[in-house]
Amino acid sequence: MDEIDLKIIELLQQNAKMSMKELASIIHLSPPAATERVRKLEDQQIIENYQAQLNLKKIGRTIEAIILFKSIDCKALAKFCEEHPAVISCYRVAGEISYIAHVATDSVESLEQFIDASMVYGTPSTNIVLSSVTEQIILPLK
Amino acid sequence: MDEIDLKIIELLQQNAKMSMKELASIIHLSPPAATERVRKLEDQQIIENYQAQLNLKKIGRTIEAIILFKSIDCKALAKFCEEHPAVISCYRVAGEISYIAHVATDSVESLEQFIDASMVYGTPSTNIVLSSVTEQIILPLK
DNA sequence: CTTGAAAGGATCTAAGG
DNA sequence: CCTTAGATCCTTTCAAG
Repeated sequence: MDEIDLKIIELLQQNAKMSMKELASIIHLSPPAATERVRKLEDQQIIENYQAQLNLKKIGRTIEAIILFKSIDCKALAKFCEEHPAVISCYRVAGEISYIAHVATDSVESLEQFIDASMVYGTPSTNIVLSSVTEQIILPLK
Repeated sequence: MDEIDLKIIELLQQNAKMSMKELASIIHLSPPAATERVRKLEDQQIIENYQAQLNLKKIGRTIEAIILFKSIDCKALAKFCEEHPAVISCYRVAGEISYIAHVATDSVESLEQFIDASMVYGTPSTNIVLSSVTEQIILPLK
């Protein structure tokens, strides 16, 4: 991975559907050279996937929360979070808190149901998201 | 947004670079019809963007943490998180905690520097990420 | 790595149901 | 809102340097 690869990664994070021709011109390489570099980044799993970024509100997920768990049954909580459709992300962390989950539901009622269901596996502390300072997905490369 | 649009969204979350031909065949429409639907989802900002999903470890971001802030100066903390390259996401939340930030750094030392720098704006409580139960980005559509 | 050409796909456009 | 068919554009591959 050299500087050009870093630049490619940065560009594809901002616009994964950029054409190879355009990408090539930005990094001052020929299209075949750019394509080859992208292919290598994919092969090495440095680029794992390409995804559409959605507007949560516009698909009906109006309530967002970050829930901190002091877990009783770690494995069961992990499984629960993995399978529940409201969970966007869930991390096992070190410290007093065992798990941190980011959830998005279509209503306060659904959130309540999620919390109630999760309480079997741990003690949740729910933080309703008011706004996003930085959206989750673009990773700054500096 | 009908069921076909939901299916399109789900497919593009899993593989944003899927060809319109392939997508069209899965949803049983012709390629122009599929393209038109995707264009509308983009116009409505239901699909906000397309991005490459990166492997944090493989680009040298080996340390991940979720930091909970009890903020002193909210605006300044927000600005700090917005500008700092280690911050993947940052949310303003309701409750005792004011901000929750997800950060990834190349070393424990860099994390320490981030924490020290952030302490001017609030009281951080750092939770080192041990593992991911669910990766942040694919939103289950159920 | 580059250029240029050629083959194969993918996308767009237009006409029509 | 959809389909089909033709035209166009893009990407990829290859050869040669």
